[in-house]
Amino acid sequence: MTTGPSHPPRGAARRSRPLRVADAIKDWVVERGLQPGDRLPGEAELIERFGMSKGTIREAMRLLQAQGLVETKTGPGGGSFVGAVSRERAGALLANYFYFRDVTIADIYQVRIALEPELAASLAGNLTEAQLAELEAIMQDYAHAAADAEEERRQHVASLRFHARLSDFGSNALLGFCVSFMAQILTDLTVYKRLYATPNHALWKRGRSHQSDLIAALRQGDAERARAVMKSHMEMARSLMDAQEAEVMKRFIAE
Amino acid sequence: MTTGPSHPPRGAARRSRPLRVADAIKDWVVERGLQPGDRLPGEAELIERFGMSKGTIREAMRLLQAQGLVETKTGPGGGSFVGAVSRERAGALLANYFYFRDVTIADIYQVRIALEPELAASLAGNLTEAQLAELEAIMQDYAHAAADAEEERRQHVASLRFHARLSDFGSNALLGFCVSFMAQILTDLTVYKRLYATPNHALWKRGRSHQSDLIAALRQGDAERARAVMKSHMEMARSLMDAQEAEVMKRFIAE
DNA sequence: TAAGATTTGTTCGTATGTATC
DNA sequence: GGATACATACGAACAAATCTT
Repeated sequence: MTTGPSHPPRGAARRSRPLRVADAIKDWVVERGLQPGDRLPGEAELIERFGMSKGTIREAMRLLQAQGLVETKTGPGGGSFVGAVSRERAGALLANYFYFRDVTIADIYQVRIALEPELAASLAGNLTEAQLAELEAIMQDYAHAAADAEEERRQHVASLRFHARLSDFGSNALLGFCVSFMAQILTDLTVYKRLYATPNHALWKRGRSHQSDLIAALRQGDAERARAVMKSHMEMARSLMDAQEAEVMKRFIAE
Repeated sequence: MTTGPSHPPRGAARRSRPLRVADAIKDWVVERGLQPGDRLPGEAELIERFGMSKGTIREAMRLLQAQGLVETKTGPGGGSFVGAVSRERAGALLANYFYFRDVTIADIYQVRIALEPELAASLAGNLTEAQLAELEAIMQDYAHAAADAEEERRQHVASLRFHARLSDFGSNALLGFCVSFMAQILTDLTVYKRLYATPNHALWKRGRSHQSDLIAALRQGDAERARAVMKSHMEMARSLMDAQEAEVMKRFIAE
């Protein structure tokens, strides 16, 4: 909620009424310390309080809705409510920023290699047995080598879910978001762009042994070993991805 | 632009018309490969094409506007245009995600320590003399020790601008965004929450010498030295911040 | 199940503001 | 300054969703 995208009346540009109303509502939420789920005034009241038409108020609400800050429901007991921005929504909004910029697989892995080992280290000794069990359960989704491209893809998505869950378990929301965002991008690439379309037995086997070692280190509370294992895991994945990327490009050009 | 926050007609929930129109426009932009600055159909045409009222179309445009995907101008030659999401806007939208989550100074530095050294290393030998000169110019803003709390704050913001500029110079947009987002959060904290309100001579002196060393390493193309210097810089800053944070908390409680 | 109440969702017609020529 | 082309804003009415009884 901080200061909105262009919150203060900067410079000279006159801001439209919906924009000003949206900012006023944001400020109102911050001042009152409202929490997710808390009610916001209904349309009728806002119309009166701001002295503006229904359409203008509704446009303001759409502005806030797009940012994930409010949710609205119809019917009795309905209305607008303060909304907590979900991780998925935050990731989708951020993905828009990168749409017109070219981000390579190498870029993604440069960040992953810097962050994932740090995350792993900070998690060592801090996971419950239930969380460790959940990670092991995810690994069951790729307990055997993939038979075809379709299964390979499905397994890779599951493997990325392993990392996404890991990012949820930490206490650092900032670090967790960055890590899970990288996993999200790779998942989208896998699903929509058919990345990892070629079954790769080496990736499957070594990746699994890395993840097993990682879980063991996390369970033992060995932070430095967790860091080292994750680092190896990321570096191996990166080198395989570089080859895959070239192949994806070739196919794209060929068609 | 990828797949919107809740793009596909999921499960059973009926999506409102503005939401559906916004998704359709997004898809249209992606399919046609439109670029920032390209025209979108005007209100009148959208009304006709979607068979919906003006109000609904306008609400859809507000949804896209809030995400930074379109910009609208009034007057002749005006209309809606595809917009590139700016870094600032992306950062502000992401900051909303963290508003209801507690992020500590320690969390920020955990990420900075993992990323900034990597950024520094990848920049070594890849900066133009003009870019190096710009960094040196920023350092002029804190060439002398701060006399009071106000100047200390101003200098700290300038120092964060140093890191933000650094993040712009790299070729990895993902890494650059993460680094500059951390700097943005710290800047906001400095300005709004009066972080770093106490002049700290040690921070000033050692910080400056670190940054000088860093520029030298970048100019020489010594990646590993750049990485090491940045790592020291971050670790020093973190230890000072931990002390400051405690103090900020105490003051907050005392009042 | 059905009716009624409440609140958002949507439309249409009209009028105003703004930037370009 | 006036004409033009576009977004912006208003108001009244009606539709749809959903909770309560």
